[in-house]
Amino acid sequence: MNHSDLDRLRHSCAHLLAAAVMEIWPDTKRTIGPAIDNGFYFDFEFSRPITDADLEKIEQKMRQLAKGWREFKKYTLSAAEAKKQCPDNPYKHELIDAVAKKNTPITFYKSGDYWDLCEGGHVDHPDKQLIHFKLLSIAGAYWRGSEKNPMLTRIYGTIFPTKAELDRYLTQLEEAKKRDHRKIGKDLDLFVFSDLVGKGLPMLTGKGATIRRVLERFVVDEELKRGYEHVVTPPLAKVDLYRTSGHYPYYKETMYPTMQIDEEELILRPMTCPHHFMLYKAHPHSYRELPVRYAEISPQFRYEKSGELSGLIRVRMFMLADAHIVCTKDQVKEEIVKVLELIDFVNRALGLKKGVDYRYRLSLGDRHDQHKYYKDDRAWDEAESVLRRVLQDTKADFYEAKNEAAFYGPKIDVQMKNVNGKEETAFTVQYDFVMPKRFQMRFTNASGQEEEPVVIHRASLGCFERTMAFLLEHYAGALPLWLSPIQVAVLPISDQQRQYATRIDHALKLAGIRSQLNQENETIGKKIRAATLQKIPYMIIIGNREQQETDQQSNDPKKMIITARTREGKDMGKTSLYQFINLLQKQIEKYL
RNA sequence: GCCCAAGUAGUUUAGUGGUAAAACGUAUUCUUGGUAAGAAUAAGACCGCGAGUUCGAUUCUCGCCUUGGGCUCCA
Repeated sequence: MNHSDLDRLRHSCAHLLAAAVMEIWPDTKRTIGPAIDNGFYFDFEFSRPITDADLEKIEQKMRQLAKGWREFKKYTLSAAEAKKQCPDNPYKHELIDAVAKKNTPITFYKSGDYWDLCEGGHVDHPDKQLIHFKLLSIAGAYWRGSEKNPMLTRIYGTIFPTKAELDRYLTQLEEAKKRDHRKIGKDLDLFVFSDLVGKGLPMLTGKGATIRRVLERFVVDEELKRGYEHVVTPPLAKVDLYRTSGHYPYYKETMYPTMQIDEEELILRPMTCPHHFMLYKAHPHSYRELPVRYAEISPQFRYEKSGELSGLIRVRMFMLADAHIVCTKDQVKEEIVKVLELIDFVNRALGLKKGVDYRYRLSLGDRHDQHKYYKDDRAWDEAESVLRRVLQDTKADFYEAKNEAAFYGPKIDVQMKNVNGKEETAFTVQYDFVMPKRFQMRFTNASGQEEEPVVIHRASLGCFERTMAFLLEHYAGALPLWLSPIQVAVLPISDQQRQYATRIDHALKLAGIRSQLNQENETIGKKIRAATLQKIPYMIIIGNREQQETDQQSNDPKKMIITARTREGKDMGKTSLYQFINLLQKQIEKYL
């Protein structure tokens, strides 16, 4: 079955859904019901609220009605006739007007007793094909997607040609729930929220903070190798800074309110750029110094609407691996290539595959939208073509998205999908031709003239919270060794091995391995299970056998015998602690 | 912010107009000890917060807060 067949099936099922709803609640106003990825939905205005419990009732009615649906019968009406069909439905009237305007025929489709305004795209034998469906959820949705319009009730559902495919999809949904980073974060005790602290403000536990620290060290070291200068600037500033940058009018809504202190008006920063520009402006610059690459692990504050917050993916304060590259126009292309190389390098280290786990999006502006974007058509054209050329020259797979740019220029976004299939921007590279002008940034060129540089905004590892969320879902919590908050669990079989186990734990820590000694009075089986559930990559088991083969006076890891196994259940057998540490260190070094 | 739903020990859940139950987890002890051993005991919940109805509310009603699924948004 090809794609459009599946879409026909889904859309047909949306008709069936609407028919059932109209049958049960005849005074409902129906609107539209398209096919979407993985299913379909239909938007209604109900006269009274419906709940999840009603879904089953609707499903039953659907099954009953489907039996009588032999076909979708098409007929055409004039606009006036069409409106007469649905006198009390302003939504349909709006649609009819829209179709009439285009001078296309106003078509209806009827099956059973149910008819609807529709462009078409249905299955031939609804009674035989509309079988393997399921209604999934109820949601609110604005009419035509605008928050100024009334809120409708949307019912989501899905349908497949066979029961096996439907079951597989439903199982998939269940599996995705298990990989949800919010569940993993709780199970592995990585982060928590507190009502008293506030929503959208996660707190990392020791283990969660370890993951962030490892990521942070990794990215800082890598950036230093690649010619970045790591700086530190304050997480708040005078509002004037954002008035100068032009951010303030554009992003006022998502910034926290200002604080009046003495004669100053301060505000928490939603981005780092202006601070870095101030660093740049502290001294005059020669073309010989460029590019200047300011990087910072930077805390930022954004007032996200409460309904948008979600685990670690959307938060109100986050740490960004941020940087701003100031360079000449001639250097832009090369610098962007280097940034993309860095991003690919980072992703490879994280175990993410290009094209599978992430993809590039070229986010463009809209020349007509002067409210959202800085007006300078030539500069936009130039910037967009530079970014496009870089992507083409590096043979990157990418797609273009209109109206997704920053107000100061176009960007390349690195898009990642979370377990629920929702795509979010993880990293971003932005071309900025506005800020240098706003801040009157300059450098002295080869002929002694003052010239305006270009700025590239970029995030290499993105914001740590979000990247952690992606990684937790990607690995279902079983992070690679170098990122695991606890790398080795030391498990003595009984109290008799406690002393020896403690020595091993110390030796591991001295070697820079994050180990944890389990001293519970439990059986070895239970300790192994606990460590496995905590997704600890390696376990060291210490019993009499290991202890007896070891010289208890010596602290030389070469002479300490252990038995190890992996969280996957692979028995690594007996070995010296020295060999074991070596093995782990080699595995870790591959990334660093 | 808007629509819908949910909030009960650390976790997952049960339950009722008369202030709560289980499992897992935790602590102590005993018998154990090589890949989820068994037993005993104990601690742990103003049933999200506030108000109303009621003789009495965790349970009903309202408001708020938080969380989840969507919409909108996403520098």
